[in-house]
Amino acid sequence: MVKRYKNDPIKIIKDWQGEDWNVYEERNTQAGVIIYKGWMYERVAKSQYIYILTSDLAEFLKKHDRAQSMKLLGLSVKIVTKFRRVLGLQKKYDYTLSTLRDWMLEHQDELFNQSFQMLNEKYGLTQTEVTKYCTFLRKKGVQRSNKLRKNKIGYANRRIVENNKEALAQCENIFEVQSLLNKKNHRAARYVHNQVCIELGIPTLNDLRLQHLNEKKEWRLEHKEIILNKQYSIKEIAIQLNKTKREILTARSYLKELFGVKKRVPILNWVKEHQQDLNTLSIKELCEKFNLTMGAAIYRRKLLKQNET
DNA sequence: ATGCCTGTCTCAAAGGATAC
DNA sequence: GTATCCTTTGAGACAGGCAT
Repeated sequence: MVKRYKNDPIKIIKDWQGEDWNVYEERNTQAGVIIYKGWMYERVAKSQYIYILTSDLAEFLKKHDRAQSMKLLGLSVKIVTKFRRVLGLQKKYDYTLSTLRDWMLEHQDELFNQSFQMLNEKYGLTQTEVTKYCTFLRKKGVQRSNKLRKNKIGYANRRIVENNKEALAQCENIFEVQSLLNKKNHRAARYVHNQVCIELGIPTLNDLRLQHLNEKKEWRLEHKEIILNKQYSIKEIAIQLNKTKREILTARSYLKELFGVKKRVPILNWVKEHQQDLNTLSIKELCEKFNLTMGAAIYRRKLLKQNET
C-alpha cells in the first residue's frame, strides 16, 4: 500500500464555505466539474482521502437531480446524497433515486421476467443491478408473476421467432420450420413452432396433420362404394373421382384394412424365428444386430405383436 | 426444487417400391 | 392390380442440462 498522505498536497483550495483543504487527487468529469479529494487543511490524515465539496460542485448539484449528478460526475449514491444533505437539497437519507425509482416501476415486468442477457442488451444492466432493482420493487410490494425469468436460450428463440413470425405461420411441415429457425433437431423446432402457433391462435402442425387425416378418411368413406367397386377399372374410378390411380389404389387398400377384408401374409417366418430378440432387444439393438433401419425394426416388432396369440 | 429447452428412444399413419 | 416390406413424416414420453 502506498501511504499517500505522506506526499505533499497538489494544491490548496477552498470548499463551498470558504474552508481551506489540501488536495491530493483531482479528476475531471463528463460535466466539466473537477472532483477533488484530500484533507481539511493542516488536519492529520488517518485514513483515505475524502471528497471535497467545492463551490463549483455545489452549484452543479443544485442544478441537477441526484441520478443525473451520479451519472455525470461519476460519484456514488452515498457521496452525492451526503453532499445534497449538506446543501439542504435532501431531507432524508434515502437511497432510492426518484427518476430511477420511476423507471424501475415502469419496467417492473421486464425486470422480473426478462432474461439477464436481454436486459443487458437493451438497458446495459448487469445481473447484480437487475437483482437489486427487483429487491427494491419487492419492498415496494411488487410481486413477480408465476412465470420464471426467461433464460438465454428462450430469449434467443423468441428473438428468432419475432423476426420470422409470418414465415413461421406459413410453414407446412417441420423441415421448413427447422431450416427457418436454424434448428438441427426437429424436436426443438417443433417446440418453438407450437409456441408461436398458440400465440398466434393458428393450428399447430399436429392439428393440421390430424385434420388432414380426418378429411382424407371421411372422403374415402364417402366414396367407398365406388372405390371398392370391382366393376370399374382403377383408371375409370380415378377419372370419375378426379384423383390419380395411385390415390385410388391407396384408398382401396385403406378401406379394405379398415373393414378387415385385407389379409396380410408377411414375413411371419422370420418374425417367429426371432421372437425372443424382438421382445427383449431395444429397437436400436435390433437395428444393429440384424442390420435393419429403425422403421424396419419397428415394423417387424409390430408384426410379431399382431400375430402373437 | 422448479420450469424451460433439447436430445434420445419409441411409436404410428400414409405412401412408395417392388415382386408377383 | 395386389400384397408386402420399408421409408417418410410427425409426435409423445422421458431424462438431463441449465438458469433461476
